[in-house]
Amino acid sequence: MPELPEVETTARGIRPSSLGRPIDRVVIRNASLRWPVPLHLTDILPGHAFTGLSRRGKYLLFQHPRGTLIIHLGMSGHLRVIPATKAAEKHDHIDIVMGIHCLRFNDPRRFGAMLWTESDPLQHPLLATLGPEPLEDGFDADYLLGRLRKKQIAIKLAIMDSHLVVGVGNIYANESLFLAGIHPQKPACDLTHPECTKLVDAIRRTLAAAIEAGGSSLRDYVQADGNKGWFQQQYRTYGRQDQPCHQCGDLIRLSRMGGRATYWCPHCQPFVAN
DNA sequence: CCACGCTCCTGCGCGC
DNA sequence: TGCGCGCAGGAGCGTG
Repeated sequence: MPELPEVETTARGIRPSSLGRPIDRVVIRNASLRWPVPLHLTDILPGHAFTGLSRRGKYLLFQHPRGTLIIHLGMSGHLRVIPATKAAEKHDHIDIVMGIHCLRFNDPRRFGAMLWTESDPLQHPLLATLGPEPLEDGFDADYLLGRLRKKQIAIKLAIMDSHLVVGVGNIYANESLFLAGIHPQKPACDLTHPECTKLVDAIRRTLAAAIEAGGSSLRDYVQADGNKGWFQQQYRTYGRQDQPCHQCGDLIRLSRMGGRATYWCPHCQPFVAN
């Protein structure tokens, strides 16, 4: 599902084709996403082109002379630039038509969102309280240690909180903790500075590798250009319960934390108190 | 402030 | 072959 690497991959994939092309019309077939899609987008967007496309966490920000279109792909959303003549298919909820091109939003599960703001998008209530970007300078061992110090919750749940750091969904939380050699159930406040260093490094390497690979793939996820991601073939723990760990041969274990599937290697990620 | 569980939704894989 | 169930999952939101 779209985690940060998928969103970044989408942004890179559609940036060249979605910017600088005057918008002719907006078609909203189904406004019922996570929040209602503002219907007046059909009046506001036409007549101008998107001028920029950036990403904050898993939110895509399309700059427009009149404001900013904020899009979240949820867990099954796709954004693609396709020929405007292509017939709409199931779950094609919104089209933004730009000449012979069309930016099309498809989202079977409708966990996604499309919002509009005419203020600074980074001050939007959904974005203002987000944690630092994992691949930027604000995310380091000192920051992590400071934020974890008072947290009693398990480290896996802590790093999946977008207010602590953005972009670490279930898959990458599992993978990062494996790389860092930290048990997912370890209380967040028990992590040492060296462990925080390892974890920051692991999160960075995991996300960077996934972006490099063009985004992961789970079932129906397809890249902006229609190719499937292949990072999933490199998973070390995710979906590998009862299969041997690539590092030590012990069997990968599966449990549930906060309702999410949690995978770990009992040998490489021992549950040790400090 | 903190921790936790519920909720939105559809498609798929599985067991019977 | 079909049916029903459980699961997948981001993240806001309500509750204690």
